[in-house]
Amino acid sequence: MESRYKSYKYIEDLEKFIGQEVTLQGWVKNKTGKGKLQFIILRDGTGICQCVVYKPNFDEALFEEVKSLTQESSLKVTGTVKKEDRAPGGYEIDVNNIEIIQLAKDYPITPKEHGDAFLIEHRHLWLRSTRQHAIMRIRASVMKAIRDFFDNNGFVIMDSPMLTPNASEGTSTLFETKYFDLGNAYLSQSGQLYGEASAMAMGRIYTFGPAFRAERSKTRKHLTEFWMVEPEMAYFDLNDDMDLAEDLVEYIVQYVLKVNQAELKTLERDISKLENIKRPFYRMSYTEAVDWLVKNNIPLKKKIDGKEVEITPFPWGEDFGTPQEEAIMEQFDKPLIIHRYPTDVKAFYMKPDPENSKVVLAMDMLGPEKAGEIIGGSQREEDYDNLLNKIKQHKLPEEAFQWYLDLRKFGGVPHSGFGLGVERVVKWITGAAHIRETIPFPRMIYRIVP
RNA sequence: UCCCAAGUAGCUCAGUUGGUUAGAGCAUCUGACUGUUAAUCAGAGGGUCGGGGGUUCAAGUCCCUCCUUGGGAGCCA
Repeated sequence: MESRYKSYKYIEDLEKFIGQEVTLQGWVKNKTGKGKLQFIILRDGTGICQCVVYKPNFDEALFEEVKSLTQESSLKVTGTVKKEDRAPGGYEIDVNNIEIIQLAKDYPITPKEHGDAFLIEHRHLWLRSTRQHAIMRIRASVMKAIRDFFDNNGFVIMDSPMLTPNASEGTSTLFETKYFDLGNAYLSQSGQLYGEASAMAMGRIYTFGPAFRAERSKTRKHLTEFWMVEPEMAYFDLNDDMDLAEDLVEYIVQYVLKVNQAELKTLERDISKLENIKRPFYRMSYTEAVDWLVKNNIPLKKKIDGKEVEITPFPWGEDFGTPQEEAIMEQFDKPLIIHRYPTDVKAFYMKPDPENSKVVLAMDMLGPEKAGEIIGGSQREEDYDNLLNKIKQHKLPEEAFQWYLDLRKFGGVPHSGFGLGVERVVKWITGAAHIRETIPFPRMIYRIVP
């Protein structure tokens, strides 16, 4: 016998049922009426559909109940599907029966405007609104595109642990928790080190999951919990790594364009800017980027003794901040990869450039339209002694990295990888104003509810 | 952590140099309406002006303090 759920009908499939009677199950998005004629805008998660209730064709007592329906009340609607250009979505239901499941009372989010704080406090309900719904659908597509891209290109998914015994890059702050009798455990801020071990086993791998950072960042592009995909490839050098990063980003954007036209339209996104996201992207070295900053008189802003000072020309060796990155990106309509950063500003595991030991084989991809940094990656140091020296220089606990050093002791090979921030990419593609709109339940410095 | 801004009805906001009983739109409730789609029209209810302290004959309005929220910086994906 076929499962009952397979007979359920959804708004996204209405075109298949023109002229037929269907039962839709959903919620009242909005209701308008004109006396004997009532219009219910029903949403069921797959779309919206106008349902028309005409009093003379309807049970009188039930019609009074329909008139009192409120926003977000849940109901089952039975009626005949017809094509109707006046209806949002293009289809309409001529209703002959309605079963009210629950009458909502005082739904807080109205069709009118609301403030940021109010909406985020009601995130569990805000997700129902058209705009958030569209962003979540695109997020789902981005995640599917990521998985498809790697799965179809010979990569094996190798999950990294969320609970870890130590920092992967000593500097950032970590969330701490108790772990039985073994002392403290930390929530992972990156799966990379485990990714490297996995790559030595499987060749090409990716790890995909949440990452946690206890940074006190309060900006529109930071979350304390965010999703990151981190491929790691044995025998890939920095150029291979950059090529792969470009292929991935191109694939994600083109996939969303293919399957989310309706959502992009809802969001009023300028599609032409996304259609343009095709390889080749742009590349420049850190040193070339500094030359550009110097030529264009972009200063370094730094705080010295609590006072903000501007330093020109921009000194080689300083890391870029948001002002520098945005200035550079203004000239580009596609992502830009900046590579070969000064050794001192980057992580201990990155491999120095054999042609210039002052820089490491690192790369960051910056998105256009103020998307910011969407990818950070590098070729890793594969030499045992060099890596051990770096761990000592950075004053990291040597014991904690024994297993990581083992990877250089037993068949160490050149290898590379990167991390791509899912929410940053979703923010860029959707044009969302704030990263909190790109994840169902955002975790931020001053908010953990709902 | 640092800098800036804001807290007035369920929501979004207005509220003059301090001065009668603090206002509007939306939402809610009541009524009218056969094509609405942020429906419209008529009526009604709804307030510890973020908390505490102070100045004053008088404070939503001025001062101090605390709390909450938003934006930005640094750090990063």
